[in-house]
Amino acid sequence: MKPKYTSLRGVRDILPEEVKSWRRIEDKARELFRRYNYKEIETPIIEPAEMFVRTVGEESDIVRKEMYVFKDRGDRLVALRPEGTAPVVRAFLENNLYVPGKVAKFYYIGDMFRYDRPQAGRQREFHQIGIEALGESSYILDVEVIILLLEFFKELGLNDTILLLNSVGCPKCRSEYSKALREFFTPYLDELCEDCKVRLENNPLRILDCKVEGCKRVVVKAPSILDYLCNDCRVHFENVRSVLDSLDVRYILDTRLVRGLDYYTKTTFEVTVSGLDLSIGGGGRYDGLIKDLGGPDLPGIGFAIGMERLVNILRDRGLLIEEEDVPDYFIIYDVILVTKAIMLSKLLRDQGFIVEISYTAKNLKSQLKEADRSKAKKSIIMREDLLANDKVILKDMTTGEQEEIGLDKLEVSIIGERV
RNA sequence: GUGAAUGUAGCUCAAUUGGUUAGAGCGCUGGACUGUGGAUCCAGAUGUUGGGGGUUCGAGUCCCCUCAUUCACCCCA
Repeated sequence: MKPKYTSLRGVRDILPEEVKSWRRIEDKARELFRRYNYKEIETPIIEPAEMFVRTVGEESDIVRKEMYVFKDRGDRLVALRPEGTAPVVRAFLENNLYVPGKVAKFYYIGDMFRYDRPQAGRQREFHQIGIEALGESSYILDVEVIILLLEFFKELGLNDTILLLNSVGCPKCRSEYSKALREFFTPYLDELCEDCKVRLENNPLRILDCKVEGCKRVVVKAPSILDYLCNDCRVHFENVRSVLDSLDVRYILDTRLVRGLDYYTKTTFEVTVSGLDLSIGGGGRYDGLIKDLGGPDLPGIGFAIGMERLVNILRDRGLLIEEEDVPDYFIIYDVILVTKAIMLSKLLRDQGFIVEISYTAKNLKSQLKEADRSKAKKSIIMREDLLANDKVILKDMTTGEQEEIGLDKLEVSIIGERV
């Protein structure tokens, strides 16, 4: 039979078995973030479209071709959130959570939407775990945020993570750098791909990310952003690096690591694992974003982890814990005992056991088959003659052994009990 | 948005150069087993071959369109 409806392209169901693994990962994140004193926040999935255009960048791919935008019935231009930072900052401002002199630390777990062509590690609805720390400009926070990200992966058992690090400077030094890049690339115009010729005008930093061979050859010789950082940005980045070095946190300095979201400033980073060319987490500073959203001129930093990608890696490495709950008891009974059977199921459930009960109450054979299929550890067989003495048959479904026991052994009695 | 591969039973996959009634394993249902599940054996059910159109005496197979999946580019988590 064919279903009448199927899920839309690029989205999928996360089935019970997998959800269980996801929750385990999320619980790990919650527990870790708690120790770093981050507070969980939930923001709406829909936001004003304009907010992302302003923060992520009008020229960014996310806004240009990946954002789900529609008009609601009140004629408002609405977007499904393509990322988590702007909404958190919006909520921070809207709810007056800013306390001068105090850093505000949030984390979120939720789904994001980008209208991409689906492929490995990329869906239209995907899930992120992220943190945002608002109101602190110190390099010490940068270091802590990076350590936290790495620590999360480590706690999940990933021990071959690779940290990529860069500084994209502030708007001031970046415009200097853009100018320098234009000057550098212009003589090589013929060797650049068509896209990059356009990028040369709009956003020369994007050329650094180009995967076309011809461009890559030129890019190797391109000047580094690091040589164009202003004094403030340079010192900041040196401090970040020196503390990471002394903490023995290894990283690859990737000066071509250009974040596709315009709001990034200064420190940016991505984390991947060997043999994967996708990042499983990434982030950076965004010192101008809060002001852009109409708030005070406060710095911010955060990261996001791609849940689907993380789960894929963990599964590949055999690090994904996939185990489903099975019933502790399956209750089998003659149909005349239905009330007592329901009572017993409730009493056992009250004690915290996972209990399944036959809904057919057919013959013993078919009920045992039900029990077997439910994967219950034990079956309780209720028979009228035994129940008169508050006894049942307890059958171990693994060994097949069974014995008559008093219900008191299960720490329940259904004589005189009411549901 | 660009390029490529794939789509057959609930699942994993067969089906000669286009050829009769599209098969197998797993799973499912029933029986062997008249109140004890699993193991074994036996029997049985299940498909508009993703959808639509075309070529042909004849299409799962060839052609076109469409939808979906997968992979790569692009971009990112």
